[in-house]
Amino acid sequence: MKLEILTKNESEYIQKDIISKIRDLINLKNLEPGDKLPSERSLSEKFGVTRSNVRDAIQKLEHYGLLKSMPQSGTFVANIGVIAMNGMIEDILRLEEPDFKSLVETRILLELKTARLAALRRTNEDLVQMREALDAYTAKVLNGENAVQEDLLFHLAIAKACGNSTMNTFMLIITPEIITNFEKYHVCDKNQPVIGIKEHEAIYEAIKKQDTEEAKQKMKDHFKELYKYCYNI
Amino acid sequence: MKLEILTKNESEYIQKDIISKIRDLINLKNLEPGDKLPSERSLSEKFGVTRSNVRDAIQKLEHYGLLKSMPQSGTFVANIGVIAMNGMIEDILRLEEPDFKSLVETRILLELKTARLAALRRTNEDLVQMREALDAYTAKVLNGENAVQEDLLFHLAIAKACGNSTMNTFMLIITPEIITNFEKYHVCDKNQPVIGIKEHEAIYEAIKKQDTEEAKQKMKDHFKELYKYCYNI
DNA sequence: ACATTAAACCTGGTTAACCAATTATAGATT
DNA sequence: AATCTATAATTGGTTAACCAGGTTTAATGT
Repeated sequence: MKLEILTKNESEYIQKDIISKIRDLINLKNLEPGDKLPSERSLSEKFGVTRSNVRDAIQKLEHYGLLKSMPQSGTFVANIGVIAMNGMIEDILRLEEPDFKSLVETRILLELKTARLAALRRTNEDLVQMREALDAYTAKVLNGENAVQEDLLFHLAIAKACGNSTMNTFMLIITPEIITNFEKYHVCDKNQPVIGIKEHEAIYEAIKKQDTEEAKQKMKDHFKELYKYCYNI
Repeated sequence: MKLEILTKNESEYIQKDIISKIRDLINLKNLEPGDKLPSERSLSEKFGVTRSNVRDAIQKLEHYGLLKSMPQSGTFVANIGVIAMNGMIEDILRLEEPDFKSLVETRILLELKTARLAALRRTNEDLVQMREALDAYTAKVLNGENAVQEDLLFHLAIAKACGNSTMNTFMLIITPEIITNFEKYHVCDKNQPVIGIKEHEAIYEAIKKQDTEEAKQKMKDHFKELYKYCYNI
């Protein structure tokens, strides 16, 4: 058990080490945007690690938009300058695992916005999907069952309707961690879901009649308990 | 050139196909949280694709927190239920590439919040780093050079100071795309940077004296032009 | 000299064999 | 019959050889 965690940390450490070495190399060779990095093979040899490790590190930097791999050609420095490259890699290396408070804080920020934007931009098709999610949630709650999943799916339906793919992606990223932490910390109260139905309906109605401020306000009301929980912990 | 894009799209299509097949399998076998998925080998055989493809698809679902791979043991369904699993995979499959407007809209949302939180929580060390980024930016602007990178690094310094690792991560994710799009669309005006110095200084001062509302307002002022640009396009 | 072309060499990606740890199985021991 | 143990099978991860397409190089023809 602990060995597995250890090896995971170790592999993470190796990756960060490689990333910092890539940064050093970019600085040393004064590589500019569009320049080619040495091949994966030579990097793995130079750093004394496997090519897989190098590939994983490159993939991570690619995910943050700093490098770009081209098949049969090479890996290239993205179209951002050396200074931004250095600063961002520094930040990436220092990034810590998100804590629950950060997650909730970010979720509230995103959801107040997506509710507002959804009221502004929702299509009829969006409304149908929100209605379906809401009905599924209501049915489970009235049946006395745990409805955390249906709850979140209603919120994801709003995110989809907000017409902003970046916010939609971010909501998808934080949702699973929210769910697992909810069940871990037993955030969901036993009798709160019944209140939740009314609050969800209020949000839905506001979005339906395209009242942006009311949508935001109803979402705020919905998060009142969560907000308190988040800042009391 | 176009071939490369084609193959990328094709590989993306294959991955989405595998992901939907994994979803179908979870539904068919009624797999619950914690249950084990079939091995990568049997999946690749069953789907008629390579094991690498299966691994990539699993890795993507792992990134969204839906699966969890354990070395020498298996891949397990995450601690979220079947309903959420289905809804989220559906969303992930339909996710579209972020457009520039989404990016800017999300950036403004995040930055108004990080400015406010940074004013609330910044340490002295945070202040030092923001000061350094700001000085680097000012020096370049006064020298007549392009200072987009230094600009963004100042904003990232604020994100770091806001004490929310999730928002910090999200800022890091969108920053490179912002930079490349800025240079692509030539958003940065020739004479605007000089105004930018004053605006940056105002934000810094507000954060320094821990005036949350002023920090938010100064950031809002700073984004006025960008905001107009975003909604006129 | 220069342009053209073909061949040798690199490239990232893919594949299949391999590894170590885990899990299932069957046998021995009590 | 129950329990422990050792062995065989299975797992995700790793490695090294391979592939197809790009890139460089140098030879060739004009």
